[in-house]
Amino acid sequence: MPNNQFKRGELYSVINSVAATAVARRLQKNFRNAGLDITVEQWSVLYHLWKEDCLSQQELCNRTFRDKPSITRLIDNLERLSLVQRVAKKEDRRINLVCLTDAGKQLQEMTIQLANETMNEALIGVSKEEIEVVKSVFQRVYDNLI
Amino acid sequence: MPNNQFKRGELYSVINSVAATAVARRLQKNFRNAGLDITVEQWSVLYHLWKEDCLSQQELCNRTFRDKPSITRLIDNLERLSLVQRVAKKEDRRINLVCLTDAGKQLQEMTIQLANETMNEALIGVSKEEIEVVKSVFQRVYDNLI
DNA sequence: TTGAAATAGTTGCATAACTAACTATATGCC
DNA sequence: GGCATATAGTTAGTTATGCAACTATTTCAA
Repeated sequence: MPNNQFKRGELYSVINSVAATAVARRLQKNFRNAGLDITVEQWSVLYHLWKEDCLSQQELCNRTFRDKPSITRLIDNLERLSLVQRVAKKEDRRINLVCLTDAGKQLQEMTIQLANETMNEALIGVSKEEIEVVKSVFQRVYDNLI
Repeated sequence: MPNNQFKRGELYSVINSVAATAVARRLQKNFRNAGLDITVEQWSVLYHLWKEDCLSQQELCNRTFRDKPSITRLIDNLERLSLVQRVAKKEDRRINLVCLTDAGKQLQEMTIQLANETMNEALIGVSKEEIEVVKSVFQRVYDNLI
C-alpha cells in the first residue's frame, strides 16, 4: 500500500467502532453482573421510551438510527421479555405504538445508573472540551453521510 | 429520568456507533456500487493482511480487535471467496497463517481508493486537529475499558 | 517422560444488522 | 367511488458479534 494513502483514514479504524464497541461491551457486562438480562441494543430502545413513552416503531427507527426490520425484532424481543407492549393506534391502524410495561418502567433507574457508571469509567482523563469536539465531529460526519 | 443524569452520557449515543455505522454503511454501499462483493468487516481483515501478509488468526484478533470466533468466521467467508487461504504453520501446528491469494491482493488498490473517498466524504469540514482529538479520546476510552 | 496447564482455533447458540420482497392500511387524485 | 401511490410494519436470507464449551497442539515442571 502506498504510504501516502489513507492518512486521514486511520481515523477509519478508530471511528469504526473500536472504542464504541468497547463501551457497549462494558455496559453489557455491567448489566449482566447486575443480573439484568437485556442487551445494550434493547436498552437503547428503552432509553428513548423512558424519555417519551408510546412511540411508533417508525419514530423509534428515527431516534435510534436503526432500520425498520431491526426495530421490529428488538420490539419482538422486548415484548417477549414483557418490557414493552405493542398497541395499535386507533386513528391509524398501520401504526403500532410501543408502550412500556410496569416492568419496563422499573428498569429505568437502575440501568441509567449503570450507564452513568460505565460512561464515567470510559471517560476517565477526558475533558468536557474534548467530549464536545468528539460530539461535534461525529455530528458533522453523520450529516455528511446522511 | 432526573435531569442531571446522563449529562456526559449523551456521548454514549454518539460514541455508540451512530457516526461509525454511518461511515461503515457508506463504505459498504460504495463497495457494492463498484461491484465488489465483500463486507466492510471482511475488508478490515484484508486491510491488515495488505500491511503484513500471512498473519496468524490470533494476530488478526489483536489487530482488528475482534474475538477468535469472529475471526474464524470471517476467515471462513474470505476463504470461501478465495481471497485468503489458511496455511498451517510448520513449527507450530496449532497456528493457521492466513495468507492472501492473488485475488485477495488484487482487491487492495481499488478498495483502498474507495475507502479514501469515503473518508474524505465523511470528513468534509473536519480539521486535522479535531481528528487528532477524536483519535486521542478514543484511545483513552479504549484503554480505560481494556 | 508424562501429565497439567497454556495457547490456537472451532463449533453451537442467541442476538442484531442490512437488503429485498412482502402485507396491510391510509391518502389522494381522477 | 376506485385505483395508484405512499406509509407502517413484517418476513426471509445472509453476515457478523458475544459467550461458553469444545478439540488439538505445545510447553513445562515434577
